[in-house]
Parts: sequence; structure tokens; C-alpha cells
Amino acid sequence: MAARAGVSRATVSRVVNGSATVTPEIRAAVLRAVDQLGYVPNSAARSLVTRRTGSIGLVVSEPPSRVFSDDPFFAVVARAVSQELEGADKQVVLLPASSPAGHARVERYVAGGHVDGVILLSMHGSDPLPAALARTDVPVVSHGRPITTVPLPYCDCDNVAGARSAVRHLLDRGRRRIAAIGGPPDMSAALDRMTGYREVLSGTDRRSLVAMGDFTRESGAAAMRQLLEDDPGLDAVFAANDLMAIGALHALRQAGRRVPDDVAVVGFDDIEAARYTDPPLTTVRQPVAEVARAVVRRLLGSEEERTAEPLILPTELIVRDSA
Amino acid sequence: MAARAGVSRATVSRVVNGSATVTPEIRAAVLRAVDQLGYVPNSAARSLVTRRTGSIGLVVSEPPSRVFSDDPFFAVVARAVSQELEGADKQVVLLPASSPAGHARVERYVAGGHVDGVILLSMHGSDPLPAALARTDVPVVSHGRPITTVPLPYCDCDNVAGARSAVRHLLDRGRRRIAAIGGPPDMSAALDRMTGYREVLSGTDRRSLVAMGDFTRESGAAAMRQLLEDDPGLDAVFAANDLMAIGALHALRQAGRRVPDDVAVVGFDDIEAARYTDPPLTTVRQPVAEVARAVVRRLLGSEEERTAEPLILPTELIVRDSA
DNA sequence: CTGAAAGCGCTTACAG
DNA sequence: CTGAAAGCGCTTACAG
Repeated sequence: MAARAGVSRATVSRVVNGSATVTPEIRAAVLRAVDQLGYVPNSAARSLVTRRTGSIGLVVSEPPSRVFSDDPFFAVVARAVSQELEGADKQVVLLPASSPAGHARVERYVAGGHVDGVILLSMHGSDPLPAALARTDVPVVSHGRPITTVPLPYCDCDNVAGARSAVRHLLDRGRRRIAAIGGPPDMSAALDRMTGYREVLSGTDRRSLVAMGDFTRESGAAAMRQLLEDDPGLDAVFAANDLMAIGALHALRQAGRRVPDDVAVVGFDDIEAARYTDPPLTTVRQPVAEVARAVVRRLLGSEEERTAEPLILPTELIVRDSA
Repeated sequence: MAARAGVSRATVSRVVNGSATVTPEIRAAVLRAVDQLGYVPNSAARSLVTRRTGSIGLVVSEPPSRVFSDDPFFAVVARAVSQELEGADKQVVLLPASSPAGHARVERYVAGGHVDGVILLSMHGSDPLPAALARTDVPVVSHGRPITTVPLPYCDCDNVAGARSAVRHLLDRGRRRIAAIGGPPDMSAALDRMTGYREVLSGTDRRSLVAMGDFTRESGAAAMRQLLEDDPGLDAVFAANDLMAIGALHALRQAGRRVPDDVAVVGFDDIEAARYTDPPLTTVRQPVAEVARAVVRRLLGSEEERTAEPLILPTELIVRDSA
């Protein structure tokens, strides 16, 4: 390659890496040779000396059922991250970490210098990975507030405020018995949304009534049946995510309750499917892609940017027909 | 590291890589040192000499709207691939290739030796990437039959037979005017499903009636409205995927048609959402994850395995209430 | 079974 | 502005 262009390897390297200090003629000659030979620098050799890999790890620590099923969350994040990374010419490598074995693999992988940074996705409270990763000198940013003892940079949406707006809306519509379907209690998003629900109700004379789900449709349907049994008189339900709200809609229909006439339903996320339920779902829109992009920017930014205050993006209540 | 264990670097390498020719005592000493020092081999240095990277590229050549929206297809594939790769201790790196710029990046990335193999996802007929990649000496296997001039190893499900079973079912239920909603005409899955539809109808005295969509819910709803306008007397519709079937259900409801009483609907894919529509959707189940796993096995297998006859997995008709 | 040495393909001070 | 040389951290024939 260097021979073909009649220059040294060093000069080829400089041209390929866009160094300014190269004579135009030489640069042209090198570029021509690169083109003719289809030369592409070997990435491993380059990484070895630059100590950078051009890859960012996306750690998905979630039981397959949720992240990889019908919830568009993972896909939306993966896409936004890839896209935002394009400008920096970096790729995302998927790091599944749902099992202890997966955790060990991810740790080894990161420690082995395979990635320039790590994005944590939907971590659970019990997860030992954040702490382990924080000990590495690889930058880590979490998508969503992690429940950890170690402080960790993160971006998130305002789950508490979002839930508040949903419950207030129900109150404004004159609903009196507002139940809730909660998510996994070891995830901050689920926790925060329940906090918002309780906060609003505690300001009134209404009692709270909660059934737990795990963010899946099926669990939403089961929780709804439970709720109906516990309090047949309920006239509204706030589900901590849309998938569970869809399950609730299903259970309500089977129980012969009309929505929103008998029972009003509000979800959280505003996934695409929310527009196609019957009736269309009133829900809290969460800017998943924007949070993901913010995470990437922090990850790529300086140490100071990363350790700055967590970025919390606002949510928006989307009123459709279910409430 | 080598000093700590009192052995040479070569021996450390042998122990770490599990070479059999190491004395138990020495192996133990090295392992102890590895543990104490938290030693992890540098991946770039290793790749440089072994010429392997431990990464597989997942090329997603799809407009964001589809793959990354609500269609669980991408997530299911990503998960199955990651999982199947775990045994081989390889990771998947996401390679978005929806734009020409994306294509160029992917080509460069693969040519740069970043990956040991490439999986192509839902390629479109016009896509130049398969041919470009086939020229590399990196193994390539496609998930889904690619529409290319160059022969390319692939695995798929039997889309034609699946569509046939759907349309036959409609016929068996006594439906007389069976319309269809097709997918993107440059994708083999869409093409093959329409072929199945036409094959069955051509064996009868029924005429075919087709409206085109692009695999999204919205396009399914639009196509359904079109069909209703073209032939108000239709009593069944076969949609080339579930998302479009869901859109069709929506349009039908808005048009005041009852499902299945007035119009029967059958989809294709059997995504999770199909069980939660009103009424639950009759559809053709497609083994997406199994195809993905088969793709990985071929990719990891020998040259002969890869170039063997394409593996075509069967589909299954799932009868629910919509038809 | 183990070690000394070469070499993987780059980048980057260091001279000139 | 360009080249010779060192060096990144491993693995792997090759001796012994």
C-alpha cells in the first residue's frame, strides 16, 4: 500500500487519519492508491495503539420477556443510540446481561477494553453490574435512574410528574375511585410512577388501590381482574405502562365494563399501539429516543458533563378516548 | 502479570486460552495471579494476531419507521441472535444501513475486519449491500430470502405456504370475496405472501383484490379503506403482516363493519399484539427466533454448511376470533 | 512442558 | 512536511 503510493507507512496513516500536515500532491497520490487497492486500515492494529475501539456497549439487563418482546422500548433506544453514535463514527454492541453468567461476560468484555463506553438500560435495583462497571475506567451512563448505592450518571424522563398529570386528569374528569397497576418494584420507572399516583391521591380524600404487574400485557390483564375483584366500584385505573394498560382494557372488556363510560384508563409511554386500541388510549408520552440521545451525548462528552446533574426530560399527557 | 506468576508471557497466554499443555501447578499459579491482578487480555492485541474479533455484525437495512417502531421483529431477532451467539462467546454489533451513507459505513466496517461474520436483516431488493458484502471474505448469511442477483446463504420461513394456509382457511369458512393487503414489493416476505394468496385464489373462480401497504399499522388502515371503496361487498381480508391487520381492524371498526361477522381478517406473524386485538386476531405464526438461530448456526458453521440449501422453516395457522 | 523471539498492522513521538 | 523506528499487547511457531 505504502509502496504503491511511493510513500512511507507513516504518511499513509496520516492521510487516512486526516492529518493536516501532508502536501496536497502526496495526499492525492495516497488517496488514489487507497482507492485502487481498496485499502481499509485494520481495526485491531489501530485500536491497539490508539486505545480506542469505536464501539459503545449497550447493556440490556432485562428478562427477555419484557425488553425483547412487544415493548418497543428496546428497539427505540437501540435505534436512537445508533443514530446519535453515527456522528462520532461509533457502533453499538449489544450486551445482554439478564443472567449472572451474562453479567460476568459483560464485565469481562468491558474490562477487556472492547468498548469506549457503556450505556446501561433499564437496570433493576438488585443489579450488581452498575457498581462493577463503575470501578472500571470506562465511562458509564444509564438510561433511566438506576437504583444503586454507587452514584451513576444518568438521563431519564420525569416519571413522577408524568404519573401526577395522569392521575390529575382522571380527577379532573370526575373519577372517584382511581386504582393503579404498578410495575416491577425494583425498577425506578415503576417506583416513580407509583409515587406520582400516590402523591396526587394523598392530596385528596381518595384512597389508593394498587395491584402489581411486571410491565407486560398479560400482567396488566391479571392486575385488572384483581382490582375489579377488590373494588368492583372503581371507575378509573392508571397503569404504569401502556402494555399493562392494553391488558387492562382487555380484562375490562371481558368483564363487560365499558371504557371510558364505566372505567377510565390511562397508560404511560405512548407507544404506537396506544393509538390503535379500542378505544384509543389516553396516556403519558415519554421521550424515550430523546433520553437515549442525551445519554449518548453525555457518554461522549467530558468527565464534567457526565457527572453533572442528571438530565430529566418532561413528559406530556396525550388525551385520547379511554379517559 | 507474567512476573507475578513467575512465568513467561507465553505461558500466561496458554493458560488463559486453555491450552492443554500446561503443568497443573503452573496453571494454578497463573490463575491465582490472574485473579489477584484482575488481569483481562487486551482484545485488540489478541485480535491483531488471531485475526478474529469475537463480533458478528447485524445489518439492519430498514427505514427506521418499520424495524424500529412497534414491530417486534427486530427485537426478537436481536435477542435470538445474541442468545445463540453466547455459546460461541461472540457479541452482536448493530449495523444500521438504511441510508447510502450507512451502507458505505457498513462496508468499510466489515472490510476493516471488525467482525467475523455478518447477518443481513430484511434486505430490500434494491439493496446493493449484499453484493458488496459477498465480495468480502467475511461470511454472510441473510435472515429472510434476499432479492439479489448474487447467490447468498439464507434461512427463512415458508411465506408462500403460510399465506396459502391463511387464504384456504378463509375459503373453508365460506368467504367469497377475499381481498389482500400486500407489503413492500421489494421485500421477499411481502412478495411470497402475495404469491401464496394468488395461488390459492387462482385455483378457484374468485378474483383477487389487492391494496398495497408497507407493513405499518397506518398503511394497513389506509389499504383497508381503499379496499372497502373498491369493493364494498368484500367479506374477508388477508393482510401480509399483523401490524397491517391491526390497522385493517381499526379501519373496519370505523367503517362500521363487524369482525368477523361482516368481514373476516387474517394476519401474518403472530406477534404478541395479535392476542390482544378485539377480536383476537387469526394469523399465521412465523418462527422468527428459530430462523434467527438457524442463521447464526450457519454463519458459525463451515463453508459447506453455509452454502447448503437454504433452510426454510414451516409456519402455523393460529385460529382466533377474527376469522 | 516452557521460554525467547518474531510478528500481527497500525500510530506517533522523534529526527531531519 | 516526511520517514525510520519504536511500541501497542498479545499469540504462536520454534527450540530446547
